[in-house]
This record gives sequence, C-alpha cells and structure tokens, in this order.
Amino acid sequence: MANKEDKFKKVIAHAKEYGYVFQSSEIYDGLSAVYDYGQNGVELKKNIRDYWWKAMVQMHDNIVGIDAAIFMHPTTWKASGHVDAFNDPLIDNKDSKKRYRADVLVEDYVGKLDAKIEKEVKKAAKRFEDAFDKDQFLSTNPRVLQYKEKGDAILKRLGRSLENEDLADVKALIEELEIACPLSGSKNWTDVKQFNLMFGTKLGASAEHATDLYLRPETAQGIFVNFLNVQKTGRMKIPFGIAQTGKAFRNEIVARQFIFRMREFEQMEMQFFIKPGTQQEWYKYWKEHRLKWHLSLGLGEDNYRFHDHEKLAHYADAAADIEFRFPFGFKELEGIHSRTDFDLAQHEEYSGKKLQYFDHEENRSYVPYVLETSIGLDRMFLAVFSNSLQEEVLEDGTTRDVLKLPAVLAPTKAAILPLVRKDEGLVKMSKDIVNDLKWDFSVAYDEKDAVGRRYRRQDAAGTPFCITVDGESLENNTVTIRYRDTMEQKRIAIDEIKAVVKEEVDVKNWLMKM
RNA sequence: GCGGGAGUAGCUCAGUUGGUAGAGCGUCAGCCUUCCAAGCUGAAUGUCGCCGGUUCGAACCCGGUCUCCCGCUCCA
Repeated sequence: MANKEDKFKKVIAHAKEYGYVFQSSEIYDGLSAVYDYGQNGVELKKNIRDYWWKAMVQMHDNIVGIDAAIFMHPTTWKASGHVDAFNDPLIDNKDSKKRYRADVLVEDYVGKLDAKIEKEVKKAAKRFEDAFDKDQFLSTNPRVLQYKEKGDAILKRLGRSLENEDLADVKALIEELEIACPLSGSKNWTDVKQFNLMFGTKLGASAEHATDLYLRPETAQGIFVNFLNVQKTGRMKIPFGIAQTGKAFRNEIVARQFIFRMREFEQMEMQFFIKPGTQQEWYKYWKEHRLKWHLSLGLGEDNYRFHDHEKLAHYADAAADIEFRFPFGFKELEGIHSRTDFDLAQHEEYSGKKLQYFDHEENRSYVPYVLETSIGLDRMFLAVFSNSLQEEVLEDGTTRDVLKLPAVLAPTKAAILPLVRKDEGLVKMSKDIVNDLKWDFSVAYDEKDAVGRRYRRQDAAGTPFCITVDGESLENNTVTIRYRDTMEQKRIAIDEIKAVVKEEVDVKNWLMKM
C-alpha cells in the first residue's frame, strides 16, 4: 500500500517536473481539484484526443462529430434529469462519520413501515387461511391503515420540504422519526445540506434580467439536442453516431486523486442512434470495440477490466465501465451505456418538438434508442501517463526514470543531438535535420551536456527517439537512432529518418492493431 | 463535509531547547568529453503555503485559513 502511494506521488511529481500537469493558480495556493496542462501535457492530451477522434469519427463512415456550446438552454437540464438528480440533500452521522442522502434515509424508514404491513398480511393470511381476502384486509385492518397513513404522511412531508428547499424540516423529520445511522445506531446527525452538482452562472449583463444558466455537467446533451440537425443535414441513416469532445463541469463534493476527478474536465463522447430493440447487440459491439481501442495502445491487457453495473441510472437499461488499473487501484476510465430512448423522449416532451427518425425499411417513425460511449480525456491522460512512468534497473545496477509513452501519443517524437557541441559541422547538420523534420513531427534539439545525459533527459520526458549526429555523419550522411524503450541504437541514412520515425508514430499503424 | 497525514529552492528532503535558512539532484553560464545522467569551475533560485497571536526574537509555540495525499462518502 505504501508502495502504491509512493508510486502515485512519483507520478504527480514527475508530471509537474517535466511540464505535463501543474496545479491551477499555483502561485495563489492553487484551487481545489483544478489543474492546468503544461507544455508537454497539452501535446499528450491533444494526441490522445486526436487518436480517439481518428478511431471514432474518421474511421467510421456513419459517425460524425460536432462541437456544441458549453452553455445550453436551462430547460435542457430539466429534461435530462440533472436538475433533480444532481441535487442531493446530504446528512452526516457525527459518530460513524458516514454520509447519507437524507431523502433516502427517510424513504428507507417508510420502506420499513411497508415491511411491517407485509408482516401483518402474512400473519392474517395464516390465521384466516382460505377465507383471507388481501385487498379487503389492506383496506380495513386498523394497524395496516395506521402504518400506511403514517408512511404516506411522511413521504408527503418529505416531498414538500424538498420542493421548498426546507432542509431544516428534513432534519426535523429525521429526528422526529428517530432514524438511526444503520452503521452506528447513533441519532447524532449534522444539519442537512444541499449539494448541487451543477455550476450555475448568469447570462445577461444586468442582474435583474439575467437568466440562470448551468455549465454543462456532460457533453451528451449537446448531441441529443442536435440529433435532428445532424441527421437531416448529414443525411444520416440509422444506425449512426455523433461524437464530441469538450469540457464538462461538476461541483463534486469530494474531488480528488490528482486529475482523476476534477471539477472541470474533458469528455470524449459518442452517442450512437439505433433502432429500438437492437440495443443489446450494439451494446456488446461497442463494449468490445472500445476495449480494442484501449488495447491498441499497448498499456497491457491485464490493466483493463469490465465492470457491469447492477444498479442502473434512471435512463439506462444496461451499463458497463471499462476500468483501468490506476496507481490507486482499478477505477472507471470509460462508460458504455445503453440509454434507451430516454434522452430523446425527454427532450421531445420538454421541447414539444418531434425528435424522431423515419425508417424507410419499416415505413414508420420512431424515437431512436441510444448507445453511448463516454471516456474521460483527463482519466485517459492519467492512465497513459501513470502506466508509462517506470523506474528501470539497468544491468550495471543504476536506475533510469523513463516515460514509456506510446510513441503515437508522445509530445515530442524525436530529439536531434549533435554528439559534441564544439564541432560546428555536427551542430549545423543537426539543425538542418531539425528544420526538415519539424514539418512532419514535433522534434527537439539539445546540445547541452554529455550525450548520455541528454538521452536520459529525453527518456524522462517521454521522447521515443533520439537522433544523434556524429563524426561519421559528416562523412556518409548517416546518423544513429536510439530507441527509448530498449536503449538500442541503429545507424540509418539521414534520408531514412522521416520514414523510420513515421512508421513508429503513425496513427494508422497503431490503429491497425485494433 | 468528517477523520488521519503533510506543506521549507524546480524535485526529494534536513533544520538542535525559539536566535538572521541548508544538502543532494535539477536549472543556467563555462570547461572537459566521439554514445548512455551524478567529472571540474562559477551562478541564479526561498516573504519556510497564507493571515494573525505569543515573544526582545518564530520555519519551530498557539489560533485561523488555503492546498495536497489517504480513508469514509459521492460518482449520469
């Protein structure tokens, strides 16, 4: 465990030291759970995004992309369920330190009353045997009626209090009912607090005419509200998908673990619109397809696993996570959800607009079902970065820190190094190579310190190739290319550099592994 | 939000009973060097997270606050 923690701390320190991730507003002590990407981080992040986009959009004839705004009409979030579901009244038990949803505690209490009614029914059924009439019993038995009345009254009061945001009354209710913490049995509760997971803001310069807006808590809704626009203008035929990458915002109660759970984060989502009834096969297809995408990067098959949801969200009829082995354990990296027609149907209801597709094969219109793949770009970044950072013990017993990023994702593809700085011929030749290669790849030049030290610097920064120009280069126009992961070197012609590097970093060659 | 741990140079960390702040690595300038960092010379970099209190004097004691890590919790 201590080892795991150390490893994670090393990841965080390395990310900072090599310009990948900085804490936001660090000179002001930072802002909780907000991070900035540095000069290398932005490249890695962009490369991951491009790798996803290429695989999802360009390589699928029936998937197109959009870029919807972060601001959306506020009714969007009523329709999506976020206004209700992202508003949790929470209460803590002071003795067990456990946190509960206050409404769930009360509902559980009512559930117990229902259980008591069931017990009465069973008792009576046994007593009267064949003569037992359950409906009559339920509507006449005084004890049952008493339980029922009590339960109804409680739920009514709870509903009213939540509606009016009277959180003090919710707490009063919990105290009056003498609800105890299931864990400690204690009735020592904190006040009920409301947590709205959506960030609010205002549209409009003057306060009185301003409209309340939310920063989107997921990018998916931008796709749903544009479903018809894209379908019609793109002449899309079901099944087809709409993909989008972009920022989303959640006011997490506890946001932690570096960039794993941030308040501002980037999603890469694809909503696949299908014929109702075909969701099982597409669910299976996208689960497998997305896992293959992950495996193509070569981070190790053992580091992935599926986690099927047993408790489903209100919109889903099947859901699974692709989990990755982060330094702090297996955690969700990507979600694959069968969302049914929930979202489109909701938007139909709230907007009053038809969001349907006319199926020429079946000669009828329907609200398509949706299969969603949703991956956190920042989580993918962390997965790639943490998995790539390795401390190797070499044959001579020394160690080297090396960031074995998949070459296709590496911020800098190659570093060009003159063997010695003093030799102007080597320097000039190196710079010529840089100027040629930079049309095709992001490359670096370094002449400071012994070449061995420069190799190690590039290792730690994640650069997969070092091109070294030496005395022989001047004679026969060859250089050595050194491979980061094996430290092996090959001598190749200068003319060959571009092709050799391209072969290793080309998106096509990596995606072909799918 | 609760509980635990922590915050001193870019990184990792020392810092004695309270007496003007240090090391290693890294960075920069130069030397040396024809292939795997830790040879040589020199230099820069700290309001000791921040604010307040106690004190003649605070990195150190006290209070508050911010941030990070761990556990609980949450996770559309």
